Amino acid sequence: MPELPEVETIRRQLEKEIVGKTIVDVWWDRPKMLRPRPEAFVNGVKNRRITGVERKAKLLIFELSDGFFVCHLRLSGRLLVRRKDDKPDDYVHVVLKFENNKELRFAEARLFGYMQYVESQEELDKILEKYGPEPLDDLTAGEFFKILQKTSRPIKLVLLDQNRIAGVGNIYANDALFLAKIHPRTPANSLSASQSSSLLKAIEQVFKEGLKYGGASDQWYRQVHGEKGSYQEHFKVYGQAGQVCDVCGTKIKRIELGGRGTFFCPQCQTL
DNA sequence: GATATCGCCTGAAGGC
DNA sequence: TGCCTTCAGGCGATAT
Repeated sequence: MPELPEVETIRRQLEKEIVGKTIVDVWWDRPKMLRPRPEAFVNGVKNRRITGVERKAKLLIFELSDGFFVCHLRLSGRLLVRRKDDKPDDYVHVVLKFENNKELRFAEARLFGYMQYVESQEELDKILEKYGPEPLDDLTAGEFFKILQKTSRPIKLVLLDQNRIAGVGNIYANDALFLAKIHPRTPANSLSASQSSSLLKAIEQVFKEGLKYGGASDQWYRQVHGEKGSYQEHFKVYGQAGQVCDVCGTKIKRIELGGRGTFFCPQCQTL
């Protein structure tokens, strides 16, 4: 699933591929994937030039010669840069067509992802204001500790809460908690300043690793030319239930937390 | 206000 | 082989 490193990998590739291109047509077959409505989306983006591709947390922001559109890949979204005559891709539900037969295909197997036309900077700011700070940005150890002090919810769920900290998803939350030797159920406000600081460093470390390997390709995530990332070959605990911990040799456990698969080493990460 | 739960949605995997 | 059930999960809406 695309988290901050995966979305940033896509953003960097898209920046090279589609900035300066004008959207000459839009094809779609799933109304729910185009917001606010398909007609408004098409009217908003058609004949507009893409002037930049930015990112906030897991949200891609496409700057247009007039207005914006944003794209959330949710669980299984892919953005593929292809030529019109390239072989079809599976699960494609939106295609932005450019001049010179180039196109951006939005493939989404589970239909959770969406593209949304955003008319003004004010409207965009409203969308972005709900996101908390990003760990890779300018979040200091002190600010991070303050955020964690505000709630007694399990730390793993706090990391996944985009309103508090933006960009962390299930994979990197599991691996960062392992590196910081913190049990996923630990109440956030019970962490010491030193543990909180270690956790922030661990998040930065797994994000940097994720970026270095071009993201983690589970079943769905692909880069813009269809290639897989390789961070999945470097998972520390995510998806590793039953495998032995690299540090102590204990078997990695899987529990459910907030309805999501949660992986940890019961020896290295005690409550 | 904070927290917990539900529903969206479909492909893949496993059981029979 | 084919059908059925279970699992995966980000996030907004709704309930507690």
